[in-house]
Amino acid sequence: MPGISKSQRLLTKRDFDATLDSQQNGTGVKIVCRDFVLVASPPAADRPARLGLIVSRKVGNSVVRNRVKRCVREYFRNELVSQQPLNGCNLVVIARPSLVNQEGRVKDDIQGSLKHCADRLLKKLSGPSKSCP
RNA sequence: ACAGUCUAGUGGGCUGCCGCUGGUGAGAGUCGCAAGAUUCAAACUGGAGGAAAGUCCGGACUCCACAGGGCAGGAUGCUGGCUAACGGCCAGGCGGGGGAACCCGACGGAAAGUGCAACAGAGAGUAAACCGCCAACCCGACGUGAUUUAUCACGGCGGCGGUAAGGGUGAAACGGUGAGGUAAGAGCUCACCAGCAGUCCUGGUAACAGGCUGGCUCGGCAAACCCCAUCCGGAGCAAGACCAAACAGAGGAAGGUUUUGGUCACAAGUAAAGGUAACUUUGCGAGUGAUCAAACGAACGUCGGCUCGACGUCUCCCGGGUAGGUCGCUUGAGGUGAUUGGUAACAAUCCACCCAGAUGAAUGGCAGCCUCCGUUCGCUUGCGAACGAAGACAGAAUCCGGCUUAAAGCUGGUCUGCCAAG
Repeated sequence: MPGISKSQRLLTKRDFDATLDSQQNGTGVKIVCRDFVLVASPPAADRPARLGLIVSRKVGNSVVRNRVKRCVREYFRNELVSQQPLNGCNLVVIARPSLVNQEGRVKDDIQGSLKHCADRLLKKLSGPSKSCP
């Protein structure tokens, strides 16, 4: 995956399931936007955040799906890894079919749309952490 | 140059920064007595396509099955060649289309059998008779005439009958044209043509072509069943092989060891006494063995009066095997450039070259510049600017040979036609 080494990815089905289950039992955080769904597990160890991607065939053919994944990874590498609230989290990003416009092309401001979602996630994550200490 | 035809190639380039992944790996850490194992890692270097796609054929490879043969089922279907093989390719034949270059064709069998043919039409298969055409015989009513007064003759009409040339229907109607022939007609006869047959002749490896001879006119559909010929075992890299936590099941083995203390036996040695001495006696006694007790450890618990035995737990070994990992995994029917053979597909020989190997799945992101194309605008009409994801189709997943489908541009070559010019 571009931008992210293996230690920063979710590699097994177990990791994905654990992350997705965490938001169902209330410990994780879930953000739903028009183009993305973000799910973050509670921070575990003292290590960088890890990213998992889910892009279904509904989004498009393999060229389109690859393009979406690369854009998300690049944004994760450049912007999200350095964010303190995400340390130790497992983050799963689910792309939604609205990412692709009617001509079958990926939208240009995919990173802008993702930034909008991520900001909401960071706000929600840092909120309780401030109140805890 | 225009319109076409066939065919080959290409599928942006350069630079910077930040990344991902395979290989090599300076060096560093951890574990280990060591051998080694393992983690991190600078630097260098490889990293999508012509279709990687559809998964439609054919193979390689792997596992399973398999004496041999047949049936069923499937695929293919002009001939010859190429190939590992093919439903592919090349060359040829035949049929069809086009003015031509050229293109298209499941292109074996309908005289083995079964079956099918909408609508229209008279008739759709051992054909049929609607409009037509038609001499005689026969039948009917009518008319005219004759007389033997209920018969005869003649006439047209109708029926019976003959006919399949013409009209009409259809995708298709039992050869075509001409002549003879006839009541009218008809392969009824003849000539030519078309088709058919032949143990014929010539050319060709063959499909087939040309000829000769013969009699004859026998419809279509096999992408309907079917017949004939040829080929085909099944599943697939999530194949399969290996390592292996956990784990259940099954088989085997050990079932005792250590420490402390007591008692007994043996005992190296040592001390004392006696003896001139050899030595004798007594005491102490490391250590060894047996047994008892306790502790640790697990050989303990349950069944049983006890032994044998059974079961459970525990230890070790063998075999199985999930998670996970390693291999398979990319050097191959590979390929550059020559030469030779062949019309060609292709083959042979020599020779550079090594060219993705991921696995929640890399091959990218952001800038800048240069050309290409499109759209819009401006005007100096061939230049400038802006915009468009360099802009189409599209992303390797065991590997090859094909086929099919998708698609912006750009570049070359072959041949054909036509106007004008030379």
